[in-house]
Amino acid sequence: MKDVATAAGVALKTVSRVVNGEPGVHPATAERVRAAIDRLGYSRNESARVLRRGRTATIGLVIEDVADPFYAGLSRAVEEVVIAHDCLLLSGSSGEEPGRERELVETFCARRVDGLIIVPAGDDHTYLRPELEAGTKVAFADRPPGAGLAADTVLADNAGGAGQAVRHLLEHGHHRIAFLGDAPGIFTAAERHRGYRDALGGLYDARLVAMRPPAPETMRADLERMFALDRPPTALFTGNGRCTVAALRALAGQRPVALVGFDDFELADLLRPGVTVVVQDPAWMGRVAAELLFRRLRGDVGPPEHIQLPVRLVARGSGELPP
Amino acid sequence: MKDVATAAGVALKTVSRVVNGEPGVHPATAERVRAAIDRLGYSRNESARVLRRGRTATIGLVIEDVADPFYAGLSRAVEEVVIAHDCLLLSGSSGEEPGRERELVETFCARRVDGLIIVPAGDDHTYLRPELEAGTKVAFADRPPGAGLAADTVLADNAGGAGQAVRHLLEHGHHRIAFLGDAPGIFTAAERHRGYRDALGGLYDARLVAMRPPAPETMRADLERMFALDRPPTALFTGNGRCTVAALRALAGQRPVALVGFDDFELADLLRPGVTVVVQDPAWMGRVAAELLFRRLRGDVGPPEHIQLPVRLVARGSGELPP
DNA sequence: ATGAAAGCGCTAACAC
DNA sequence: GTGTTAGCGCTTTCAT
Repeated sequence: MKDVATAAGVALKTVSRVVNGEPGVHPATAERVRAAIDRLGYSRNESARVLRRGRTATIGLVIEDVADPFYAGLSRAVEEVVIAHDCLLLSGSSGEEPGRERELVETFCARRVDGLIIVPAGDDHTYLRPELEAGTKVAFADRPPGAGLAADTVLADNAGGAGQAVRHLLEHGHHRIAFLGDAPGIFTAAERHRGYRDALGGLYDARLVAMRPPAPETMRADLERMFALDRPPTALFTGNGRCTVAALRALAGQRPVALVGFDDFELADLLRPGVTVVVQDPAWMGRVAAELLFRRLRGDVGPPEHIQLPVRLVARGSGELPP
Repeated sequence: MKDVATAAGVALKTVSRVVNGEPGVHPATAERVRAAIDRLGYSRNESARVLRRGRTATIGLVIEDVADPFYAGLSRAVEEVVIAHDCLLLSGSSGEEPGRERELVETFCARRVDGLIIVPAGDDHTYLRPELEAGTKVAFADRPPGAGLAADTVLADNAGGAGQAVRHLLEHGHHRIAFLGDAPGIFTAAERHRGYRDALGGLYDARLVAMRPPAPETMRADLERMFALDRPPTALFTGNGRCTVAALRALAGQRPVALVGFDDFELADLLRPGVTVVVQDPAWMGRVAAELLFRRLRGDVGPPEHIQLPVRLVARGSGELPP
């Protein structure tokens, strides 16, 4: 900036004014400055700017895994909102590890992000307290923060969606409905299990429940165990996209079994039968979380918002198979 | 840092030493400083550090769209390498728009990223010249930079993979093989078309070629046009994952037609017939590009590297259907 | 309409 | 083993 000022024969401050589009510079002077900028290939040093102003115009996003389609969709939506607000997005994947989540958050905070959007892996967020007090805004998506922290949160109607799935299968004549969900420590998995259990009422049977990270072998083992029961399941409810895919793969080649999955996935309609799913909208969730965050950054105070997004069942065939 | 120094009864520089793990601080002093840090909830201001040191420990990644599984996989791999080097990742999606690509790159450069990994949308990268001269390192992935710019580049064997696909179909008795590819302006689409044409030789027929962004309606129209020809295609070669999915959707419910697609996708093995594809590895590409970049950041000079990653055909049924 | 000076929080260079 | 000083490039405040 000093070099530009020298080259244009003006003071540093005038260059600053031009670069920032501040008023009060003579058009001719401004033109001279702009020429010098082009000639020297100058571009403003954002670090210095941030240091001086205190605001970074950067948002941090912590998700589980960008390579998971659900979070990829959420990321893209967040990115769009962030860009629309002339900010930049730092993002990282926690891989479902609380330690990694905290590391990412702390790194982002050290970079003085203005706000954070977190899909938590852990359930203790007291470590965020100092940051919140320092003015960093935080919004949670997909899963709520751990106890003792109040912050804007956007969740899907997990229990309600699970209830819809179960009732749909009940209506199609099933009484033995298995639940194949992710690890019970994951909020969404627990909520969907709750919705499943509540909808089943007296039909609930713990032997028809398996909850752990979906892997081909364990999924196959769980299904074999359940099908070997006296009264085996006639229908399956899978707890998220990865579980659904794992189950479909484990069942491939066998006689089709009634199935409803939580989360839509590409090609669900092209399989035979088409896969009936409870659909949630990751982009919507991302957009809402980001908008919530920017509202706070704009100075909105008031109690934390808790938004629940509706989900809906899309029937494609697999959920309508008879027992 | 000043406050911490006061609280610990030491000089600023000593705090700096402790924070940065520099040697030459008495363990007892260091402990006192750490206690003060915890008590005050201090965390180093990275902007100031960057301003002073000149290095940001940040890498910028420009891709087409995080929500596309191919780029999501690439992103995740890049992220892992970046983290392993104690750096952070800024990322953005260009949405196949050259203007947006340039905007993102310039924003990243204003933030003084140490290096950039770019999946280019445009074909003119002369705008990068000043940045390169300023010392920013750049690596290209999936597509090469525009003419006149020499930089490390990682590409898949697009033409070779297309050749494999076509020869596979020829070996299964097909002589009329259509190509359904993305817009010809996209490097990978053009290369795959070239490989297709070369492998077909005298059998090449321009009426069996359609190249444009895959959309349900246009895909259906293209297929209808081709199937209405005197000598309609008996097999299809689709130019990328999105084209394959669009074609499968357009053909759903009809008699299965022989098909080989470029790019693998989730569930390709669960469709009936399984979808034969030419597989490339997005994570590998991301990892190689990132490693190349960090090698440059470590000071490696020497001529730009051009790496071509192999692809391989995975037969699953659809590519083995007879004419 | 333009400029001079102070200082954001840190690290590098050099004392002691 | 510890402290002092200068200055990274910018914005803010206040003068002119």
